[in-house]
Amino acid sequence: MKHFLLHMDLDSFFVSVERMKDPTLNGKPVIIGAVGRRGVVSSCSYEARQFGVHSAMAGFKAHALCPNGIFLRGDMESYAKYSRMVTQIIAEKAPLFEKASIDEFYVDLTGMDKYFGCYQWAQELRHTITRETGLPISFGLASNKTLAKMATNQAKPNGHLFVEHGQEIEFLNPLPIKEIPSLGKKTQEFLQLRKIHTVEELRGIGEAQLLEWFGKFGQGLWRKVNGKGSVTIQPYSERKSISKEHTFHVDLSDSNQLKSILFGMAEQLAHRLRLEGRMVTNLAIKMRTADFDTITRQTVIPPTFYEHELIPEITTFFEKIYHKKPLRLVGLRLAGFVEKGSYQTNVFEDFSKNKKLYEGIDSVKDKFGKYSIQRASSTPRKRHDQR
DNA sequence: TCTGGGGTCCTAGGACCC
DNA sequence: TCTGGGGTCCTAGGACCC
Repeated sequence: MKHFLLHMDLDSFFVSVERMKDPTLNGKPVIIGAVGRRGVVSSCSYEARQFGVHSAMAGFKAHALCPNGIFLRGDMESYAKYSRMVTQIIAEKAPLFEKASIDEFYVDLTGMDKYFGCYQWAQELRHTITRETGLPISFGLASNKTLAKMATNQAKPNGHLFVEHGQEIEFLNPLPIKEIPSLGKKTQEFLQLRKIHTVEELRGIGEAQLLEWFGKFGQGLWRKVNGKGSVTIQPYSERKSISKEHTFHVDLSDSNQLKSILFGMAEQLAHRLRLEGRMVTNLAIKMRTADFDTITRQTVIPPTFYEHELIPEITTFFEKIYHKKPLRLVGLRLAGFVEKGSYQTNVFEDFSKNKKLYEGIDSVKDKFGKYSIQRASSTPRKRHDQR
């Protein structure tokens, strides 16, 4: 069967949303995220890219390269809102689609080529999205997801590209290896040391060598450089963990202060767990030292979605693992989800005991925002690290 | 004044069980 | 008479993505 996979990607999405809110930003070098002493760029406009700015760049560097850029803090809530608008449009038109990230979608158009041209259908969808939301979006159309995504990246910004069946190798050959999704900085450096720069050169290495170098990952790479890839759309996938982390303005080593930051994170995460009706059995604390060493420690806990049960666990665990080194970051991750019904223990008894209290807390949070109520022991948000 | 925050997946080693 | 071996759970770290 001939597969047709469409990949769509909103162009410098965060910047585009900011421009919808404030059209005077059009045509200017806009940089989202590199605010504060330790910020990094999370998105930037093509005008800013002209100066060499790119996402994940350290803020100070972006400021040095583009001193006249417009630096914005970013507003995830409005980005999420626009993302939902686009999702809604795609959901109305597409038979089967996958939301791959806040600004990326895959649509399976296989079979549709008999009735419409897939390419034409995709162009119409693209125009509908831009007309109804004001956001520019690019797409790639190809015989699998990886190729479609790579095609989108070649088409950006505000463009589209159809890699026809049989043209895969021709499309891939001249591309730099870092254009292959999943081939990141480390692998790129490894391969460049061996004089491998293009996809064609990478294919020339052969399957056996890739397998020897990279194991399972190498097998996947071999498929990709030969124009093969997944055609499976995942309409929905359950999250496997939730987390919060925070980088401080200045390094911290006061363990009470660090604990209370973790408690605040526990409250926010526990609130989310209760909204989703899921309990968690695994707790991980992440610490990043001043010299950028990252340490994570995890432990199994009895299932819970309450901060009053998480906090004592965090307290004992943190006291066991923290060795007084100044930290630039702490984080809390909760994982090992169990559905509310799947535990026989006294979880239910416990649930009814705390039900009233937590229903109160949660409804205030829902009504007045997540920072409206906090334990006295947790650090009020934005106080411990004012920017 | 280098290096955010929210995630996923993979590897590798050790404990433990039968 | 050295140290089977498969399965599962747990932990830590690292690469990668947006």
